[in-house]
Amino acid sequence: MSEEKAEAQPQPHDENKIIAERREKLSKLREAGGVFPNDFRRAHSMDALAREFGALDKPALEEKKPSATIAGRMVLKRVMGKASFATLQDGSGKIQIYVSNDITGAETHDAFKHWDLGDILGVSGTLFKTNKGELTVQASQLRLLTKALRPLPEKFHGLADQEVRYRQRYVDLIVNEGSRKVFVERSKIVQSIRESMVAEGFLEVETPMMHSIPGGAAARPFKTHHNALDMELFLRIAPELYLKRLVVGGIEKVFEINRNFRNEGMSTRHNPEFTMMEMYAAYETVEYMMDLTERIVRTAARTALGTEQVTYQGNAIELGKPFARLPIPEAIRKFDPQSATADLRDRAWLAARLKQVGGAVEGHHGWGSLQLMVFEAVAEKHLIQPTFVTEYPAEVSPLARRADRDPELVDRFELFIDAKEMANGFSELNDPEDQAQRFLDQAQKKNAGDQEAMFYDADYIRALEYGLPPTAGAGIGIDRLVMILTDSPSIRDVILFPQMRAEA
RNA sequence: GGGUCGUUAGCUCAGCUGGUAGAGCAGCGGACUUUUAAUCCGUUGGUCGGCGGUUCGAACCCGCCACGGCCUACCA
Repeated sequence: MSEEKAEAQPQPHDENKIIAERREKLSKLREAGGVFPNDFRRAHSMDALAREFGALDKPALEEKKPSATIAGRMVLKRVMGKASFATLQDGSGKIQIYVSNDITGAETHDAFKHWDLGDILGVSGTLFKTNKGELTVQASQLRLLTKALRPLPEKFHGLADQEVRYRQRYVDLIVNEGSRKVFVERSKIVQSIRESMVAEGFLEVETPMMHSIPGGAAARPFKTHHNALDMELFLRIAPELYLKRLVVGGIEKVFEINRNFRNEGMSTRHNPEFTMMEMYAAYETVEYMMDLTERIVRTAARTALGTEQVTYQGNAIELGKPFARLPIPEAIRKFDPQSATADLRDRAWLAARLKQVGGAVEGHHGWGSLQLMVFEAVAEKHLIQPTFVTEYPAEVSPLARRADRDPELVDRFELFIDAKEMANGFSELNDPEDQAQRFLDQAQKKNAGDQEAMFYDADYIRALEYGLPPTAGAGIGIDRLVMILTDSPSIRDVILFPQMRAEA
């Protein structure tokens, strides 16, 4: 455990009358004994009962009298004197229970009347259907398993406050079915991606999260410190350089699904920690990576959602058809008529155009950086349907292999869906001397004030000097893909516990 | 980081031109043996995000601060 002495935690100061009443109820239960029991065993989930018996009609159930033993949180309660109904919710769904003086007993029923919404109950009894045809457990045994001290949000409107939904995800998950659905789908998407990768012959690995030299992306890192080693460490901004070391080592198809950390601004598309899948395949090229990326995304949609057509915030997204491919210069000319006849490698022209469209030009920007920024300013927002953007300048791609036809370019793509960057991949730079030179260029950019420029990683150069086979790699932003596939407007909607400021 | 909108009971929300705080749900008490957002009767509950200012008087006007939403910037 922690070496630091734990400070006394402040008591929550949001007590109120409802909580006080529930504490009083709990106190009385304690006196009677047996609170928070752990000897109840459930036999059925809500959805299993619905699947097995939901289709039977009232007389059939009355003849069969199936027994049921369930447990769940009470989310609705209707007391009617000598009998009551309540709705219990477990991880699989909801079911109604019926509590009565006749069957359950007056003493238990009277106790039940003082139990609260949010309490967790264990019930055993017999299944029947009400006059309205609702499958219901008629309780013969009824126990309070967990007393809830805090009241649930309003039963009809649920929890609407975004801030509370993010800070107290447990409450959001209890009352908002849509939120539960998003995270179930997220899990299915990740599972699908993992299965796709394994089926394609890739080996899943875990590489360090703490790096002494942060590399593999252009981003500002979080810093931390190892006490015993007395060394500065960085939370990783990408696993790329470690995964390629593994390809050097002979793991020819390798992938990792894990967290990256970037110390940058937050938005509806950025969380400081986010999940990325990176993959590398020896003896393949960027073309293979585009095809593979497309298969992964399409398969994830089909297996997790059952469809290759999704709607994202009102935009129909077609994932079933081949994804478009669009070189950067073509994209700029297509969406910015003023660029139609311009020389898109003319630094002065690009700088002027960038300023016109609201960009900021700095001294260390070459034509490649400027061209990319013009693309981002004029074209990116139009890329709603899945589109592989290609022909990236070498200047902005310090880890990518130069294109054979033009050494100023690299064999690289980014995948855009709904104008969001979803994936980034390229034929990997495996020339150790070119890589060393590009690291030196990055170091110069860092000296010139580019805080996101990369560090020189001497061990990575050493690894390349042992020989990285011709290799292609790509990374897929899992959170953003989940956003698209679950129609979630904010990355915070697809991360269980998104980063928040300290509570006010 | 910048802009903008918001913060009122446990929850969802009203609250007019500044006149001293409201509803529904939840809770508490009562009635009710097929309800289902149960219903009916009664009822408790508020530092109006915080601090300061203007005013005879502030939930409301002004300033600062905190937290959040959206847009924007950097990035994935």
